[in-house]
Amino acid sequence: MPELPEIETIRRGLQGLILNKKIVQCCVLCEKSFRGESDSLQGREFVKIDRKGKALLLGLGDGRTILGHMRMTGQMIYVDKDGRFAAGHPDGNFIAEMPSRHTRVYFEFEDGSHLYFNDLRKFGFLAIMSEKDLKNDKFLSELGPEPWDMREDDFYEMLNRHKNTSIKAVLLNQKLICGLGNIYVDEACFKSKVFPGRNAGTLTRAESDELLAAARDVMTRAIESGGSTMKDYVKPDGSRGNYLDKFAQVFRRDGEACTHCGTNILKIRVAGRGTHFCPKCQPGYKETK
DNA sequence: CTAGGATCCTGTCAGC
DNA sequence: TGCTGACAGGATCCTA
Repeated sequence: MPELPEIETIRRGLQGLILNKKIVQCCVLCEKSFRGESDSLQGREFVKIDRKGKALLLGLGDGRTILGHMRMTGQMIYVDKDGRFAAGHPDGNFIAEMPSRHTRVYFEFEDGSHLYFNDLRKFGFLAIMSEKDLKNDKFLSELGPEPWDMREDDFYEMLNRHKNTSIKAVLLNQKLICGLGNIYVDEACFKSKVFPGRNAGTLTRAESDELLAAARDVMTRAIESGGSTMKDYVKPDGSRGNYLDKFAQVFRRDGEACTHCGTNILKIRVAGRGTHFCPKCQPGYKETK
């Protein structure tokens, strides 16, 4: 679930909340969700927070780093006496009592505040890594560039290197380009008017450039609007909002009218994932029965 | 090398 | 109401 914009939102949010606070304790409620010796974190503190694609990197002062990945349903929730900051997979946990039944790990800081790692499906994890672990990590070292760090030439070349693979599969492959997930792939394809089921090699140079620009744009706007955070989830009147409503043109809008041409948005399966698109704005879909 | 499917988990929702 | 299957904002492993 959480894609690059959500992780960046977590990074920015936590940066102003947990840095340089002594960790009193780290409680692991689900063994599967944590790798490393949690007791060794006592007395330590986080000194910096980085992000690489969808991976969160919490730097400890002693050279070690906690690598975090939210996968499908992970979220980070910080609570102190003044309130809370919640970002990641948007659901009822954003406003639930902490720890909740989906809390897998939590940290208590010396000022009495807490940081909770929640993860309904338990696909995500936090892992204590030494400098060497981090350097040798397969997932991190194989990550492709983020859309902003990729030149138009390289993006186009990448598409042609995987010309018989669907656009969707290429954009979801973190080894080729990192940060995009199911939402932003669909949104970027809609914005650039490319049907995600087309083979990568069929894009013209102009379409390739537009697709890259669209990927950058949809994610930039999502970051600027705060990704999926509690502030978007809880509306001013206290009711629950849907942060997708703010910018999603196609994602989970199947059956609704395309904002551009009014045609019904369709949902099909591409590269094993639910895929939303406008059949008129993004031509190329051949119905098979 | 690629593509497709199963898998890890828990929960929700549609359909009967 | 209760059951069943499909599906889910990710990534990996296996097979063909």
